[in-house]
Amino acid sequence: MKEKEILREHIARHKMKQTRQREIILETFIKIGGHVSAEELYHKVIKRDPSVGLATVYRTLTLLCQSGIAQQQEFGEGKTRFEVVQDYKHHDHLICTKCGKIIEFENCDIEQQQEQVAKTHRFTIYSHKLEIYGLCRECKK
Amino acid sequence: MKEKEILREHIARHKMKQTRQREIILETFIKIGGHVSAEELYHKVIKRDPSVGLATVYRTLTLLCQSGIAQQQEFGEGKTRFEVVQDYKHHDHLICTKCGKIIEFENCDIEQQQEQVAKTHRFTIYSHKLEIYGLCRECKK
DNA sequence: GTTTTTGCAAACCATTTGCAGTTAG
DNA sequence: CTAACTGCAAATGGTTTGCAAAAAC
Repeated sequence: MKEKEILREHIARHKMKQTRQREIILETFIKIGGHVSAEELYHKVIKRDPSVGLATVYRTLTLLCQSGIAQQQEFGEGKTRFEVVQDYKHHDHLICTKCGKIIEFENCDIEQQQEQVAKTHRFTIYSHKLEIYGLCRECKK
Repeated sequence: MKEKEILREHIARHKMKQTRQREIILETFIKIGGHVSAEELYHKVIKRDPSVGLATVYRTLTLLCQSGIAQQQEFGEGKTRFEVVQDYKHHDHLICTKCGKIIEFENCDIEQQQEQVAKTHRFTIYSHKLEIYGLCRECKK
């Protein structure tokens, strides 16, 4: 798992310490894959190790974002969700406002257009977030 | 101001009441134009009428969203911002992660591509949000 | 051994809510 | 009049923080 390596490196570079909790949280986070809130991740984590605290999950999530493994997302629910960053292929989201389903998609043309926009504004893109809200196939009926 | 008319209609349709506070808050909100947090709007409002409460600002902002005049935005600061909806031309945002500047832009090609994506997923679009993060021209130097 | 990390509980801060008084229709 | 609205203060809920004990190096 390359994420483990990335974290290890980040930890070493910042004279931090490798801990059991961080390892468990990272593994659980990767296994879930996407769109987890801190609370949800916490509940999964304590199934493996009930002694881990919620604060540690928050702190580790922050760490994962700093090291580039995770990324924050806000879908307007009043809480932050976190997602695994997959740098080899970025994806965006179709979000059903009725059932809450989240569909991922990729579209290179959109990314290219973004580059175009950035160029005209002399803006250097680091990342982006595209969310499309509406009704999914089932909820449309 | 067409927003006043929209609100009036929405209020009538839901047997709500036209109040001084709602009028002041709407006017102030429109004047500011974009990317205001509830707290910021509140501070502007109490300059005109110190008796207005923060809770009323929140409640009115909710009302403005329901009537389609305003729209929520979250830029990951831990608080919600609100923006005036301009249905004739939708715009998206370039957000500088260094100085916090927000640049608006429009791009029809991106919108068209989104329609394309939605079609392949049989998804019905109501709205969307595109945020591009990076460095603005000044901060790049 | 020293320094970072942890769990816990308390603190924080944006937002919401209950309520008694006020106001619009 | 009566139902909706308001301001206030208290409650809420996600997230952060201070601290003493525990673990990593």
